[in-house]
Amino acid sequence: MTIAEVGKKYDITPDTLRYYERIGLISDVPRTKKGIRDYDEKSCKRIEFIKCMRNAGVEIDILSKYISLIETGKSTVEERKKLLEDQREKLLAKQKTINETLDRLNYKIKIYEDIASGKRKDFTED
Amino acid sequence: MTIAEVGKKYDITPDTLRYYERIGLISDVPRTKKGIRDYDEKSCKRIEFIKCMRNAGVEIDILSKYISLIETGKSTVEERKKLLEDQREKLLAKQKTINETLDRLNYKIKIYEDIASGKRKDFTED
DNA sequence: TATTGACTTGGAGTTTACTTAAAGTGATAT
DNA sequence: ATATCACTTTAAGTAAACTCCAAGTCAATA
Repeated sequence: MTIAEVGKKYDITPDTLRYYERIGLISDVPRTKKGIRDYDEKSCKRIEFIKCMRNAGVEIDILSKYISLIETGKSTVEERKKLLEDQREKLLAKQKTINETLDRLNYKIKIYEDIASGKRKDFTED
Repeated sequence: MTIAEVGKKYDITPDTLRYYERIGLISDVPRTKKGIRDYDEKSCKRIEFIKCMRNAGVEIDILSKYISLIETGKSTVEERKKLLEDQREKLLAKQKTINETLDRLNYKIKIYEDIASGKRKDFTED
């Protein structure tokens, strides 16, 4: 698969894919004899994983660290587990924050609806 | 309340509070005769709201827009409601993404646990 | 044969959201 | 009195994560 095809598949620009490779987030991408990237299944799976984590806001530095642990081998399994658990904690906290903010937005939207429907005339912001 | 006190209360540095004021996110902060900020209840509530939204990842540009709508007056109620609804959509999408990522993390962590407990010997990443 | 299009590289530029620095004022503590 | 502290301003600097640009290679098509 060419860089353009992979980019389309995962909705990542070729520039970003090259950037990820440059900083070591994706390594060992196969090349044709002409030197053109020819992504294989392993690379695609890696990209898909990175895309998923990045979408949720996991930082590039963390992902780089995780990838390097994988590449170091079996001895890092414990450390990898710890890293993922830390990220899970962060995401759970983020989830909580978002839920609180959603409650607040719902409350405010309701007030605006009441105003629109004439159910409420007086209001002060906040 | 001084800038330092407000900063401590909401866990925002005075520098950031001044920055928010500079870009119009917080306006009409009262001052003492000496020209020193003396935050009142209204300012504090505004700051608390901004802090909540920023924590959830709502962009400064959006918040600026919202604040300016409030300051324009009653005629913008409909537009304000629309703006908050848009942000709610974004947060709901973000929540969904985070949930998917959490599922994935849980799956991977479980595999690492199985390896640690000897339940699983063979494994390939991804 | 010439040009079009997809790729290559290295490096510079952009955006968002702060964060820090420099230079100065004024009130309080030693 | 002098120094320390909290504040003031404008402006420059930083970090993260891209994003774009310039210059070049190569294969295919008009």
